[in-house]
Amino acid sequence: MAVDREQVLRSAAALLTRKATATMDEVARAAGISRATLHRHFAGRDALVRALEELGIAECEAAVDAARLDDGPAAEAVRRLVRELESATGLLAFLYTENQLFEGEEQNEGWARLDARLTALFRRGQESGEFRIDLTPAWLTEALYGLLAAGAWAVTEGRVARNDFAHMVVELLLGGALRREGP
Amino acid sequence: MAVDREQVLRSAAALLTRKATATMDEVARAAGISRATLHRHFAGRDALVRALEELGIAECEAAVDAARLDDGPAAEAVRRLVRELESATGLLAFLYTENQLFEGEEQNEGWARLDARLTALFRRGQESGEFRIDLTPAWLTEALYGLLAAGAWAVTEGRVARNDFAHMVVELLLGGALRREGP
DNA sequence: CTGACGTGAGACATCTTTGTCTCATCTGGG
DNA sequence: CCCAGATGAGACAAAGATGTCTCACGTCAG
Repeated sequence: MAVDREQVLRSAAALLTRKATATMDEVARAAGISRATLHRHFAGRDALVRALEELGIAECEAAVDAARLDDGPAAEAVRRLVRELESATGLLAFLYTENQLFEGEEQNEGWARLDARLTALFRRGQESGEFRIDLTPAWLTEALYGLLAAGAWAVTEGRVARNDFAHMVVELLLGGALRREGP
Repeated sequence: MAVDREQVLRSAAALLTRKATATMDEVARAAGISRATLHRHFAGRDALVRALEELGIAECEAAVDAARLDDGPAAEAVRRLVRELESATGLLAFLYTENQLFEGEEQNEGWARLDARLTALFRRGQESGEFRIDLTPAWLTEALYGLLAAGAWAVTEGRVARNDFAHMVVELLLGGALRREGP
């Protein structure tokens, strides 16, 4: 039976998110295939990570598309975005920590595209008066990634309920820890 | 001349924060010593990471002490805390991503102590009415770690000015991205 | 039925990293 | 000055991961 490339990538992402140093053999076993077959589909560890990166970028872009970032209030767009991104957070958390590994090499342009779209959303919110202007769009974008990763990790560690993930991330990102004075 | 253990640990932290997979040889060269000497001071890679963990915990506990978390408004205590933690964020960011590696093994009890102190601070803020109650203290603690790591990474990548680090982290954590309606 | 195709299992050489050891060199205190 | 202690450089084997290959087996289409 032909191997399901998508399913292999998903189980690899799940394993590598928990243990970033997992060997090719462990990845193969986690996917329920042999190391030889894994190698037939992905030339090496690098190729596997690159494929995961492509998958992660594709999922994020799909989430960004589905969230319709240009529609309605920016805050609502952020809420839709986090909800859409939720299923990709495991993979995203892994790639977020893995990015630092590609030191000298150029990073995938997909990240730049995503950054641009997210940054534009936060800038739109600032220009509409919804978001404060002392936090730069670039930082808000970074913070979103960081909170998604922290949230994913907290969920796997059992410190946050899976159902609360989106609420915890979105509410902290938008509203912060302080109680609102106004209505 | 006897090796300065502290200085070795600091340069190791700086390198490993950028490249988590650096070899012992790279760590040694970064510290300006030979691999043999590095090995005389740290039995192996594990021992090195453990020593970095001890250093990170010690720095965090010192910062927590200096921030006097029990004094005055909880929000002000958080501001002091982030300011005090700023110098340790590089090391903290590395340890934050490295923690996932100690899968089966027990993790250093120092983290549990720190978690307890930070969680207590957020709980105090909730009980005093400063902080909202729909974000759990455990999540706020995780989010603080995540934002510190994201901020440290954003600074090294040049996306955030080093001088803005504490402001960006604290303001997002406490106030969020939305503009305040009230005064 | 039969053959092509993909897979699993394992062998194998290679490469990298690691941990240990030896020896020459340097430095600082007595 | 002289020696003890620490360091640097390099050799070395062991361990682990990787990439490649072969061969047997199962499956599916023709």
